[in-house]
Amino acid sequence: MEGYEELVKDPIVREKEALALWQQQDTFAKCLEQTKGGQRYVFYEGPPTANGKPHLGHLMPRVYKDLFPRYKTMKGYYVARKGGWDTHGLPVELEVEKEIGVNSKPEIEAYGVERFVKRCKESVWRYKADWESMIERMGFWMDEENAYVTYTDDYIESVWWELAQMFDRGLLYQGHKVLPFCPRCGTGLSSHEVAQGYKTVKDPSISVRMLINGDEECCYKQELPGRTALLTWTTTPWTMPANVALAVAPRATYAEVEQNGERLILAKALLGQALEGDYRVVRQFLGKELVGLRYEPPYVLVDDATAYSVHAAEFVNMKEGTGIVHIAPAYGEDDYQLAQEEGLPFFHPVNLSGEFTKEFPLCSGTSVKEADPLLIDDLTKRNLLYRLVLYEHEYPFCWRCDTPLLYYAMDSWYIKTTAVKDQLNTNNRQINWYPAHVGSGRLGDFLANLKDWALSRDRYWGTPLNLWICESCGKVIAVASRAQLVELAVDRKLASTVEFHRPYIDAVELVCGECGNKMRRVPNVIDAWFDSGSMHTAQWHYPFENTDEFKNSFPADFICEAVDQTRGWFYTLLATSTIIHGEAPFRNCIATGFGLDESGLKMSKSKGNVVDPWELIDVYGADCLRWYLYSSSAPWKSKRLGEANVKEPLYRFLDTLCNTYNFFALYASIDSFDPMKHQATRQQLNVLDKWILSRLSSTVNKVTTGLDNYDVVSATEAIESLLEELSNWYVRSSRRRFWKGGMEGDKIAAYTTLYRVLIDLVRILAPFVPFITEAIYQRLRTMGDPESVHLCSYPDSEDGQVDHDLELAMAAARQVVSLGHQARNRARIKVRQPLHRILVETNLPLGEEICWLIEKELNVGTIEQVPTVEAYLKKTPNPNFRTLGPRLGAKAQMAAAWLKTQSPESLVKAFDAGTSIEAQIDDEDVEIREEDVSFEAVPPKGFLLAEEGEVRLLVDANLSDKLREQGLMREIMHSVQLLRKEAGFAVSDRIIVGYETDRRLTDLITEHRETIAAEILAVDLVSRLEQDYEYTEELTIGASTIIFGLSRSDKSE
RNA sequence: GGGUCUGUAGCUCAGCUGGUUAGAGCGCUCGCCUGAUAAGCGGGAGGUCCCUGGUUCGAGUCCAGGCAGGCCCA
Repeated sequence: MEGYEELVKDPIVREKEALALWQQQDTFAKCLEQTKGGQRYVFYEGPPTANGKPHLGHLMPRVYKDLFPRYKTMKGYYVARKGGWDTHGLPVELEVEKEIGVNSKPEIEAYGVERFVKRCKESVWRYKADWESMIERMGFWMDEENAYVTYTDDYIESVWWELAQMFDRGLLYQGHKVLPFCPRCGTGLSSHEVAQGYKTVKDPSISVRMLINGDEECCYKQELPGRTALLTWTTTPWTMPANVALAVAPRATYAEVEQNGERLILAKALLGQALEGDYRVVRQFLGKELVGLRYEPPYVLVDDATAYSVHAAEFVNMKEGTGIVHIAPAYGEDDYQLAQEEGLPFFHPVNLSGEFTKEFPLCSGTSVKEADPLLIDDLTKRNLLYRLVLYEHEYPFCWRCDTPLLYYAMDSWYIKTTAVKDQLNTNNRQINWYPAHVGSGRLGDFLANLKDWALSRDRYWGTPLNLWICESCGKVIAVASRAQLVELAVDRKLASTVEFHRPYIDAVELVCGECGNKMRRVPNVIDAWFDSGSMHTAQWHYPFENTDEFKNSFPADFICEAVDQTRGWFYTLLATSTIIHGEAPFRNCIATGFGLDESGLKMSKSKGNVVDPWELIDVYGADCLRWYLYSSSAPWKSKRLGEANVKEPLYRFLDTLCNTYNFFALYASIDSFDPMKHQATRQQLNVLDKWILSRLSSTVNKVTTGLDNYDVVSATEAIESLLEELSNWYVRSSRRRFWKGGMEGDKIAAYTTLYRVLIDLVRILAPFVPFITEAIYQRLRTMGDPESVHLCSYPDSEDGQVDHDLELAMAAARQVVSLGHQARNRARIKVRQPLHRILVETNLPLGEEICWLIEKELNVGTIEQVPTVEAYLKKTPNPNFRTLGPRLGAKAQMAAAWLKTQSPESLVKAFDAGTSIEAQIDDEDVEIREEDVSFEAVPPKGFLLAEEGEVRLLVDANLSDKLREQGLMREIMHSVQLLRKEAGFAVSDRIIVGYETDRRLTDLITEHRETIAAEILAVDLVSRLEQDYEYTEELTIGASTIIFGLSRSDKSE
């Protein structure tokens, strides 16, 4: 064996080496190959969009998406990890619009849909290289070669197959619903999209008079001549022209008020906030009395007998406005609903670009927001405007282009998800959510109030909706496959080769099975969320091929994305799978929090606080970033990704691991330790060996249990503890064993143990920090071991033995050492000064070996374990003024003085017997109770007491002359060592030392000349200063002054 | 407005089914060690456990109501 190569501290160097190794040996492929026959552990990749750069926040789910597959692979499972890319949708179109400098659908049409779509297809790969290099550099293993791509014809065909099933089961229907609509993008937005863009804005809110026309059909009677007005309120003045009705809460109280000679009706509860100035309530009545009342709208755009009257509606609230809601069916969901129920007319004075049409000449051609002031002006002139107030509220904006959305009744295709609501809920409950509240709360809440899925989009780049409508008889069919398309096509040749995208697919006409006439495709594409939500099926091009692959990979065992995917991908996967396959498509789901910037704000492109991951990866390395994310807090917590936080594990954790290995490497190389040749028997192991091996086993248990329950943090905590104990206790206390000459039993035991722990630790850690573990493994592995740590099996908790008693005893020992240091610290006695003995009170038997460790660590002669140190302590009674004060008042001080005069023993005895004590104080009998006294344990002179938990320590700090002498010796040696360092000598330099000091020190040094010289590597040590030394310094040691002169000897090694 | 999560030391976070004196790491500070040495170790100081009520012998923990922040949804 040539020895163990040192591991460099620079994470970048060792990570690059590991990457090269994996590439050269094709390690990932070997992992898959090796586990091919194993049980499946199915992971689904939530496809990223490669038309945006990856940023640091993207790593949050990624690290877990890599951890569990790696862990399960080492556990022997076959984990395929097929990659995927989400490629359709509005974001892609918007990028292209920006590139080609257009801003609207007509402009796209003018540019040419084919050219546009081609650019979209290119655009989706814009940052693919960035994604791939980040994925590779972070050590995320993913099968990118076989990644699914949502825009391919195969993928689309599978999606079509799903949609056709839905259609055939009556779950796909055309509706007319009010959608949040972006006039700029020209498309309705799905609920998950709208959610992204709420902002607080100030809009004009107006109260408008609606004059009452007649009261024939209504309970309400006008009592006075002159017209009374219903006061209505809206934050969208532009919807006024579309008014067709008013709504009131039937059971709420309304009031008629008089103000400045006019009469107004509004909800009683809102009088105060809706009215300006003084008013007088004329009378009160319930809302239902107003129902049926006819009024004069500000703009009459429709001639319909049903229009312009008052209706009852449950949605009318008493929190804002006037309690009389203006109804514009085309521009509000509630409004539309009411119009449907009451058979009200429905019309659009606004077109899809958000501009008024000729139907409303006052504002024709004006966009709705610009029309607001015109309308307000007009209403004011006509004395219909009661009040105008700027109103602050949340309003949705387009999440991509920031245009204010309009609620707009549109034709749209829907999936009737409400039909499978119960099943969705049932399936949701089958999933283990991490954290649980994502499933029960966030998604559960959404499912409880489920609405149908608005599927269609009036756009260009997306999976085309596979519905064809007969031009003459109106029959609709959903095409389920290319084969069916060809079969039904007018031009079969075209159908057999056509690309399934607009505009190509638009050219395919079918023959109607009913009437034989032409069928044309509906112009829509579908919500891209349906694409990604179908990956459980479409990634395999199922059912057209890969039937086995599909069956073996459904459902997934594990998925993981950020929590914003709850109503995104998590929901769409669940919805499509529930409809198509009847069950939940995944069993375990981790929803991660977000990446925050240094000040705790969410990282997002729009805020411009996105941290480039490379800034951190290139400095601190992938392992460091990974470990930070795993160990800092639970996956679902948001994390600050500032440099100061992220870099911490490098020094705390990874460097310790590196140091520990390097310690091993240094000595194992010197001694030519060979794990194949040198093997310790169980008998040769000392207490430290047995202990650390036990700790190793219990760590394996904890980590395995943790990971099996998707509890990453407790796994990392267990590992961090093990490493801390390995480095700061096992190695620290074992150093002498490695320094010895030769290669006898104990030394072999130490090497064997440290080797075993290191190599197992590296296997435990491999899924977390794949780079450093590979580097160490490569330096440790022997012939016959797998060629990569990632091809190893995961350490098995069955293999080792856990000795709980030993672990407890060692923990107590460490506590004793800590207490010993504490006591020395308080008494200002350096560790260098040997002490006579320590008495230890603990209920754990420590044993000889462990006591020896403590003696060495604390530099004491003996450790005596005693059942209790009580016998050595003196108890001093302290008065408790809290009880004495209130009871005795001014005599409390005298009672306290009296207490001091009493023997503690007699007090204790009395209290133990349960009696109180009579004291004569100020000529009066006073009762002293147990609660009046607290006892302080005081160690005898020269002893130090330290205690924590169950452990008490009594340190005998009395120094004999001999101990003092030994202390001085250590002091002298220490001083010279320091001087060596100050002088800049190498550790191995031999030196010549001269000194000058008083008689006492001179005698001491002379007496121990040999020992001292050996320790400080001095070839000569004389009690005079003669020549010119390289380094001279005067020091104070104890009560003496000493001048040292140091020079390197020529005979240095 | 509704749902949900979070609020514990200067920073990042643990605190299980309510139970001694609320913990860890980093930072700070004092010190130690010196054959892992541009390493290592120990001690200490830092807390109104967001606030207010309530339940209880006992509340960081349970309940109610606030406040602040995040996310999701209206």
